[in-house]
Amino acid sequence: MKHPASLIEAIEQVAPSLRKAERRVADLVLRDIEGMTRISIKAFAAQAEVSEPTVMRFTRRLGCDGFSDFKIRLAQDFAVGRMYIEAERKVQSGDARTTAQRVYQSGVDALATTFSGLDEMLLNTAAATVAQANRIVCLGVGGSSAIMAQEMENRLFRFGLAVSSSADAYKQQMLAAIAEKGDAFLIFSVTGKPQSLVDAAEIATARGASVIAVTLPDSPLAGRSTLLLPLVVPGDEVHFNFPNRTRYGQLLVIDCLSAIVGALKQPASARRLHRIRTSLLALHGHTEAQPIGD
Amino acid sequence: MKHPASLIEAIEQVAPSLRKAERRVADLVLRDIEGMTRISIKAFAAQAEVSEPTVMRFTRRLGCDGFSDFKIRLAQDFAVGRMYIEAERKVQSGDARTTAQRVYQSGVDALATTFSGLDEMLLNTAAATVAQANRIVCLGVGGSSAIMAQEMENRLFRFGLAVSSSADAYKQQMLAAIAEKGDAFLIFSVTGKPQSLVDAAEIATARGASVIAVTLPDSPLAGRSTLLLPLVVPGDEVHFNFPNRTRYGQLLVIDCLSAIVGALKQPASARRLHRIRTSLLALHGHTEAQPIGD
DNA sequence: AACATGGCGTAGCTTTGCTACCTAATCGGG
DNA sequence: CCCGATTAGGTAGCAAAGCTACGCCATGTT
Repeated sequence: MKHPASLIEAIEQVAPSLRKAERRVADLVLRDIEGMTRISIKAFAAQAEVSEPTVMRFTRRLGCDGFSDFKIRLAQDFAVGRMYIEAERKVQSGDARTTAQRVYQSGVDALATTFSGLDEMLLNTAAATVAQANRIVCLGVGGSSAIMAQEMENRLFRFGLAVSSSADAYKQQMLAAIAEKGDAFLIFSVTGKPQSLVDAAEIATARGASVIAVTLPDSPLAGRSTLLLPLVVPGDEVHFNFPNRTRYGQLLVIDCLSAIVGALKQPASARRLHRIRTSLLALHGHTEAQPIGD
Repeated sequence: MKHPASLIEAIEQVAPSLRKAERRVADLVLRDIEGMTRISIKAFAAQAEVSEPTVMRFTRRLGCDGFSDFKIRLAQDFAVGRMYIEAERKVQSGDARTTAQRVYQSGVDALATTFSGLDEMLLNTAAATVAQANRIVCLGVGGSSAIMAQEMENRLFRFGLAVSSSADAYKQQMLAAIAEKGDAFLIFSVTGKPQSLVDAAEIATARGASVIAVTLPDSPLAGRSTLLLPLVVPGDEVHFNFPNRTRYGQLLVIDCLSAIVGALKQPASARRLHRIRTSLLALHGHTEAQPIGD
């Protein structure tokens, strides 16, 4: 059983498998989450045209202790979600705060959210998988995630790993098609929906490769991966023209992964970096030291 | 009387003006906010060694409808604050800091440092220059900065701007060589030293283009630009194998720039985004809605 | 068609949250 | 310094909320 990030998601997840009575309960909850936080079980049962025990059973099914507990948790989920919505609203109606302040706040929020959602064990497992892989493939599509895949490649190649990245849907299928046991796929997606990534994950998994997905839990991509690094930054799907704060979260995950992989590869990676540096120096032979990477 | 942002703040604010009984209530609440969300008024009153009505009066004083309402609101406040507190707690728990904690802290620090070094006026000027430019060229080399240049391109093209990016040293020279007045160059470099960027900046400037450099002040590149957005994240040069935290700073600058440019381009950019979306949908014609960008 | 299974509701019990009312402390003025 | 007024705090009782045990009815099975 997967672990949904929030109660609301959990409800959406179980809703299809419910009988009519409980289904009505679920529908009513989702229709007015805020209203839920004030109502009593009796009034709510009446409104949903079911009996109180049905509501009780519904809450139990979601892992709550009872109706009170359900109300509290729902209220908390709602409050967290609202915070982001408010933040977005403020951002749009550019009020007193400067753009820089708002963007900064978004970034800090995204980092905090992502960090508090990180599971050190999962990260270590993922890093170990990557460090031991024969080949590593980083995938992403659609601007942001494609660039993050590149960034991941950029980090990993410094450790002497056989890594490549692609944002090309067709090449992604090809890469998946030649995957073998011992290969690792690192797939980045904010939504977890792009078809080419879902397909690639499915093919690669079927061929025995490790598929590590950095994406939204319960998404199609998440379901096709062998290891999921969940990435949820709420309230980000709506605005296409405003900076996608999830990027900070992705960057955090990438940093963590590459740091751990780097540690696993020590001290070999240090030597390799030195070689890269000297080779770069030899190449353009400037008297002034050129930076390694930038 | 200020309007406290949260119930918790409100409690801290009124606490001094309370009599002993209610003071005990306030203290107990602040000591264990999470515990509050589960406990009953009876149990809580006993724990605080006061009577139930005292607790009731306390909640009323804070503008709540009663104990239930108080519990809900407190739970919501707690949920919002928890993610920050979790992050802080994880980070502060001293010596046993994990890699993820260090990376997170680095990111937050980098954002804070960059933000405090931002000059809103410079940002606005830069954004205006970009928004009005005939052509925009984003440049960067060496992994990280190259990817950031791409990211900048990715943001700007959505606003319907004529933007391109390159990480190819020779192409950079060529792009600079055909620069004209009215063109804008956005050049990213952590060190400000890469020769191809310095050269490109010099050529483009000489040809009358605007050259906006996001880089280290007093560096060769900074000296050749017409507008410098200084980016300093101290203590980053040392570890080659450890994530380069300056990236968070670069991302922040990119976000700010694109946010301001987007605002300048409203509402045309919204329409354009809609077009991108519909064209994408037409392209792969999936029944399931595919995300725009990812 | 008889039986078993599980979904749902009825009825009743316990606890909770709340109010009305009472007592004890505090304070100011004669 | 004492007495009334005022306010802090507690007691007791009650309506409603949350919860549980049990039983009926609609499915599906043999």
